[in-house]
Amino acid sequence: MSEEFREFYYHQPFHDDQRRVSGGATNFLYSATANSSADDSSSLHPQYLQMFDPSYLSFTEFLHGSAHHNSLSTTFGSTSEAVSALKEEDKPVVGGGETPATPNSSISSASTEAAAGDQEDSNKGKKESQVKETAEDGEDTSKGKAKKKGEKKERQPRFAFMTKSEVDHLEDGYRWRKYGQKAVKNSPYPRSYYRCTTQKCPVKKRVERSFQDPSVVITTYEGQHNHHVPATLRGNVAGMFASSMLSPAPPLTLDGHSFPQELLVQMPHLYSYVDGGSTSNLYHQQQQFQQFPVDYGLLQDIIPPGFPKQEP
DNA sequence: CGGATTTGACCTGCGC
DNA sequence: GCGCAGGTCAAATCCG
Repeated sequence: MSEEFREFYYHQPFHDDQRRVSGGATNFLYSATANSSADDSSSLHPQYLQMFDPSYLSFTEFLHGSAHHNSLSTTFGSTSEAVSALKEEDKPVVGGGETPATPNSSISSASTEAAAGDQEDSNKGKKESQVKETAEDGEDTSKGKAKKKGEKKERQPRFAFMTKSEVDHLEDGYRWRKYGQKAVKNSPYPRSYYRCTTQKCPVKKRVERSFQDPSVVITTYEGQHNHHVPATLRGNVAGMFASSMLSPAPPLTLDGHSFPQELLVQMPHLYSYVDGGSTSNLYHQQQQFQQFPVDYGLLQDIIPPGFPKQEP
C-alpha cells in the first residue's frame, strides 16, 4: 500500500508548488476516498487517485463552496503541500507498529475526496451508488429514511485531518448539529456525525477518536459550506479566524491562498497525520501553533528529500 | 418552549 | 442471498 501512496505522489499535481510554497504550512493531504461507507479502507486505489487530477479545491474553496474546481493549480495546488494521502476514513490504524517517518511534523494533514462529477467516470464502476443529499438545495425535501434507488448521490469533496484534542467536537466557527453516532469497528470510540445547522448547507463532518492515540481526534469534513461563518461566533477565536479567512483578501495565506477556517481554528492542536493509508499512517506529535502563518520549516521536514518534484 | 443531543431502527453497499 | 459495517432518520429526551 505504501506503493499506492507513492503512486499518489506521482499523481498529485502539486509538484512544483511544493517548492514554491514550501513555506507551507501544513501538510494537508489529499486523497480520494471515493466512497463513503463501509470500505473506506480499501478505497485508496489508483483509480481513486486518479480522480485527483481535474478538480482539486483549495480547502477554503471546498469548505465554502466556491468550488472552481479546476483552478487547483492556483489554489490548492499552490498552497498545499500534499505529503501523502490520507484516507479520510482510513483509520489511523497503524496496525501495530508503524513508526512515524518524519519525526517532525506538520500541522495536520488532511485528505480530501474529489467530488466533481466528471471524475466520476474514473471510478464509476465501483461505487457511485450512494447518492444522497444534493449539495445545493434539494436535500430537505427528501426525507424519508431511504432514498429511491435510482438516485445518484453526488459525491462530496472530503478531507480529513487529525487534531490532538481532549474534546471530540472542536469549535471551528460553524454550528453543527449532531445527528448520529455509531460505534466504529475496531475502535472503542464511537464516531459522531454532524451536520452544519445552517439552512441548505450540505456540509457534514464526522468526528472520531483514534484508537491508536485517544488524544487524537480525526475530523472528516464532507461538502462545502455555502455560507459564511455564523456572525454570532465572530466574537470568539473561531469566529475571528474564520471571518478573517472569509474576508476578501484573507490575510493568512502562504501563497496567496487561504486555508479552511476549521483548520486554522484548530491549529493550536493540530496533529500531523501523514497517513500511509491502510498501511502506514504516520502521525506525529505536532508542536503547537499560536499563529497561522505556519511554520515554514515544517514542510521541509515533512517532505522527504526525495519527494517527487516534477512530473512531466 | 425551542433547539440540540441521544439512541435505536432502518437503509444501503460491499464482501463472502 | 446473507451478514456486517457505515451512514441516516426521527422519536424521545435533555437542556438553556
